[in-house]
Amino acid sequence: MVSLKYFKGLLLSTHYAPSFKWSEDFKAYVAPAYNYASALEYFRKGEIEVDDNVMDPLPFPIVKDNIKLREYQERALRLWLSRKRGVLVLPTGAGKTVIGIKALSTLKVATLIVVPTIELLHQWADKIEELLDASPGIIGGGEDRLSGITVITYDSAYIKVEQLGNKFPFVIFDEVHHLPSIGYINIAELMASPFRMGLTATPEREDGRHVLLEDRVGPVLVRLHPSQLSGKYLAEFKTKRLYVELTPKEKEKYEELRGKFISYLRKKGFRMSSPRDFQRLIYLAGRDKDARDALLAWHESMKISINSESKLEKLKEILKEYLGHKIIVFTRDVDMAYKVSREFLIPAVTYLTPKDERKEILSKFRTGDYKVIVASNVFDEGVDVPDASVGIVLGGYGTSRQMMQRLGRILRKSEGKVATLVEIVSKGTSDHNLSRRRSSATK
DNA sequence: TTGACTCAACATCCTTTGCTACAA
DNA sequence: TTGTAGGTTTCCATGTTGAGTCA
Repeated sequence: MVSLKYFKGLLLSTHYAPSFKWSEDFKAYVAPAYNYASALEYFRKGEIEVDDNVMDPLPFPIVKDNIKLREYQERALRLWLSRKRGVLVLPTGAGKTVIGIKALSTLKVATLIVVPTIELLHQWADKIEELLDASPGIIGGGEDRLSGITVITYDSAYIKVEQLGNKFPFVIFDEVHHLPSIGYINIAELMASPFRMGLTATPEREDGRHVLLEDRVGPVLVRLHPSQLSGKYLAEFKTKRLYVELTPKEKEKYEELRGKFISYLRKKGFRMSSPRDFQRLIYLAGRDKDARDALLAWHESMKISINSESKLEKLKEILKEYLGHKIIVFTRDVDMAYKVSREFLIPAVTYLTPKDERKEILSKFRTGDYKVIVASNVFDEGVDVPDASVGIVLGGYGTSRQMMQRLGRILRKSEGKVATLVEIVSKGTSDHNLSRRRSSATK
């Protein structure tokens, strides 16, 4: 007979199992708690009886369930239920929350829902109340109420995982691409929960750590692109890329800075073929002045190419062309957002905008008092942005995630709507590279 | 309870040309 | 001769958010 128990994110076993190591301190075989399901499986196969004291689940509340799923949601849920582990990749607006809630009301076990922002904390809580007629626990954003269905931020989960790790047989990671980061991965590893669901529109991370998801949450079970839902469930959309030239003055400065950067690379025989190489340069910049100067030149050249004056000219034309439409203009940095705001008398939202002001701007955009708003990267995730029909990308990262999120902002379906995402790109510059890299999102 | 503040964590950050040493 | 890898640990700058503290 094996005795198996939970202690602060760890499993303690009297017998060996894969991933377990002997610990003198505990006088037991020890492994991170996420090995719980596989350890049980191992003992079962070996026909070894287990005295299982791992889970100490909270009671599941009484809930109503009138949830009707769309056919693709149904299919995704069915697939997930067949193994009760895995990641569902669905575009923004496809109703990931509803699938998660249906899953927990089907399993009827205590569930922890982990989300990245306080805004999502409340969105999930509201949706649970609406669909299940139950009031969930909330941990984070100043609240600390534990219940059989609890929504928690990644930050709070990170802090409390040792206490909560065996209270929830089911854990849902919303925006699961956050999970593999160095700190947050502990949440997945120190929880014993055998049932796990990850939700995201884009699991891939620039640092490549998304490969950890398969082991900690499960494999990608479903992957739907906006184009597969457009027409029926999401608005139809088209994308356009418009090119502009840098002004002669910008071009001169750009070439100069770029030259500085490249001549440093050449001088040092630096090859830039992967993010690791760039990381190396950053590391060097911490101790070598030339490297630092080269990196600063690179930063500045980037800024020039992304925030060219010509883009503002082009923006003026596009705003005229789509006069009367609801438009969101996206920039890469705060400076450009405020520049656009000043020149076109458009309200701007950035991370510097006070909460109340942001709320007011979004509410006026919702009602149509504001037809156009400009935002830096703040709408990339977890913000309930009112629907628009035109998105104009002045600048951004080279990630398909950001592009996908921005596209998602204009895809809410309404009668006869065709959404348009316009990208304005500085030709022959690093801005063009960024645009190419992120473009896979819209195909 | 709120608001202002600080702090910590996370995310992005690449595509130039062709050196040098070593392995196949 | 040809092809390929080469050396590294907390991190140039900026943007964004959540938690915690204190008035």
